[in-house]
Amino acid sequence: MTEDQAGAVFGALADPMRRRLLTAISEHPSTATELATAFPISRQAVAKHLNSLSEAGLLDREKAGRDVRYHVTPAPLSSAVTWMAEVGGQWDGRLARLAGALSEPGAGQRGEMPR
Amino acid sequence: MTEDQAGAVFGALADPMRRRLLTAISEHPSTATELATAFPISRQAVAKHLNSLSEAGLLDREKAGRDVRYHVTPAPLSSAVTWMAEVGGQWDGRLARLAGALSEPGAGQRGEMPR
DNA sequence: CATATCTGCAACTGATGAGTTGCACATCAA
DNA sequence: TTGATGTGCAACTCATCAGTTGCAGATATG
Repeated sequence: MTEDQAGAVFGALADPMRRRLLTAISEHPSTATELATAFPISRQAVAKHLNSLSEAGLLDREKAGRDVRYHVTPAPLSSAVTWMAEVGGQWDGRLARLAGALSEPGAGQRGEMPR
Repeated sequence: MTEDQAGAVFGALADPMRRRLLTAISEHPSTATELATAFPISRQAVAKHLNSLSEAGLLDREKAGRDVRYHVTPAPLSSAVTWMAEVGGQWDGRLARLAGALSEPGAGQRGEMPR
């Protein structure tokens, strides 16, 4: 079951344009038309990508009037990290520690904003 | 730079069959023909997937006579985890801690620092 | 040497997906 | 109400990729 969610996340993040869109949304929540002006693809192409990211659970829709603003919900990334740690953890000690860190429930008191 | 490697890893892990093959190799290093008998695809299809995984840096070829045995090299997974932590770390405290854990060299008995 | 097995390369098919255009519906503003 | 802007749905093209078959080269075994 974690496998399915991890697969959805990997599939969503496999496309370079989707990664660029996700990065942009992580820096500033945006609508499809806003992103279409910032990227060299049409609004419908952006909408398809946002739909893929939403189906992977990485985006959340916030409807305000006729606008639909998207923001990042990074929780499913944990499933992907867990999968990778299971595959590579027995060889790489750092990945093994990541698996341990993910299983701890603690909320981030360590919130350094990488910006 | 890290972006490219992370993209290659995501692209390689996007395919379910490639994830199954990588899991199998992580449990036991194998050749293409061995994997072709364990999975319902042809040997050439397996070889293509192994080539994709190798180009992402996730597999290493060990030639023994006429056999070519593949084993997992999980180092590039760190790049993917770092990318995800940068995107989602400011909202999810666990991912932020992962980014910190990856930058610490302490537990890596096999891998080296990500450049 | 002769045969069987493993690998690698090339060409082909089918399906999936990214991106487009066009149009209909909904909502804000004048 | 009328016009303008944002969103959603559908159909289409084009490229990429997973998977196949066929064949040639390399290596182990008789």
